[in-house]
Amino acid sequence: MVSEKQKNILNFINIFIEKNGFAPSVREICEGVNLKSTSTVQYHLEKLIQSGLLQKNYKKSRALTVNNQLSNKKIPILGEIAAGSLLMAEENVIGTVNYPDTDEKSDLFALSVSGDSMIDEGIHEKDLVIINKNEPIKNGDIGAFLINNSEGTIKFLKNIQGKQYLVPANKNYEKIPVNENIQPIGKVVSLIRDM
Amino acid sequence: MVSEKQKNILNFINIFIEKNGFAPSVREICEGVNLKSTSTVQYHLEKLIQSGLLQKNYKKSRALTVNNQLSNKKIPILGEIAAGSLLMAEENVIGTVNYPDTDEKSDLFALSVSGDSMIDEGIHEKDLVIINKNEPIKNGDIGAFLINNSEGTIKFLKNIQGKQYLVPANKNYEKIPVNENIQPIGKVVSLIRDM
DNA sequence: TTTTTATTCGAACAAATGTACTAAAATTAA
DNA sequence: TTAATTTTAGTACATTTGTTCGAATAAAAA
Repeated sequence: MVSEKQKNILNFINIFIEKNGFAPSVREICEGVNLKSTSTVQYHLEKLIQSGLLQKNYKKSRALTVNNQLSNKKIPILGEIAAGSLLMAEENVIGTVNYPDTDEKSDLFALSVSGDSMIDEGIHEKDLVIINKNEPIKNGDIGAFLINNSEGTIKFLKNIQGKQYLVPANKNYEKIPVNENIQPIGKVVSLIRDM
Repeated sequence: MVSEKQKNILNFINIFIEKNGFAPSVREICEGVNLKSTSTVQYHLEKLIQSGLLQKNYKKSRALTVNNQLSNKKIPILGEIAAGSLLMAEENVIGTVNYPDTDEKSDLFALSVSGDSMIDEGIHEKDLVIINKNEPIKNGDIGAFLINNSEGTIKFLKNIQGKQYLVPANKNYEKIPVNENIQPIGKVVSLIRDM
């Protein structure tokens, strides 16, 4: 396990690199995390390396690299989902958004929210929702669905009395029973709103 | 201005950093660009610095940074703002979030939203708001403010009958008149919610 | 041509830096 | 409690690394 001190060190390294453009020396880490001995830092660095959170090039100075699994991906933004068209067809991509992705198995895309059916959940028109096609939509999750192979929508998936419904977060809209015309696309995993 | 050899060196540095995650030492540059003497490399590095293409932290090893403006920045996430403490003090940084920033004049940081005073605007507890300290908060904008030098908060800034107020988006909360105890931090420019 | 400027080399030095080793202190487990 | 584990400190050493200085060479300018 990684101790608090080790997380502390990793965080310091991250911030140092972000600020300076290069990694700190062992002694700079000493000062940064309030440790007196370089060997103590070495000890923790070794632990972090064993945990796979850090990499170092032995014998070389400032040769630390943080395993930021937060590889920043460019996620396609899809526009209106035209009837019959393939969801991920290139002609539907209206832009890209940078998004830090932790899981390489995820298959992400973004949709610009239209309508106010989820307004009570704080999801506004023109918000960008990030959808993971490889994450199943469980009961109570917000997911993206394709209705009648034509219209894309964001709704709660809820199990009510043994039946599944797409439930909006807006009292002015009705819930929709899930049937063969409803096709799940993926779970909504994040929301981005520019103001 | 910059000779072929210097472009060559700059290119080598760029590729080295891309490949290894840290900058090459002077001697590694020597080998990389077929130069026998470290002082020759020093000479070229100095030229590149004068041309503004490179930066170095003198006396420190592998402390080269290439000046190419990245669009994607790591934004510090600040935790609770303790009374009297400096806002950007390093000990308050609890993490970082990747955020695509186009404007180099912007000074961004992120705050985790606490409380529900902006719930009607779709800003939930634990949402991450991105704040630009260099963007003024105009009438009608949502901004971050420091109250009594102790508590950070997100509110609308609104001009009502000639006076300025911090206005929550929740009927259960009262608006707060802006006085000397209210210190603007910056405009809320984006919101990120992970689900 | 001569003069100036740019480039390269070699060697040596001082500082920065990673590493190894031992032991003590603190924490946790038994 | 005792024993085991984790964490910290101190010291010393070997390398890596940046830097400096002088001089030679190459290229460009006058």
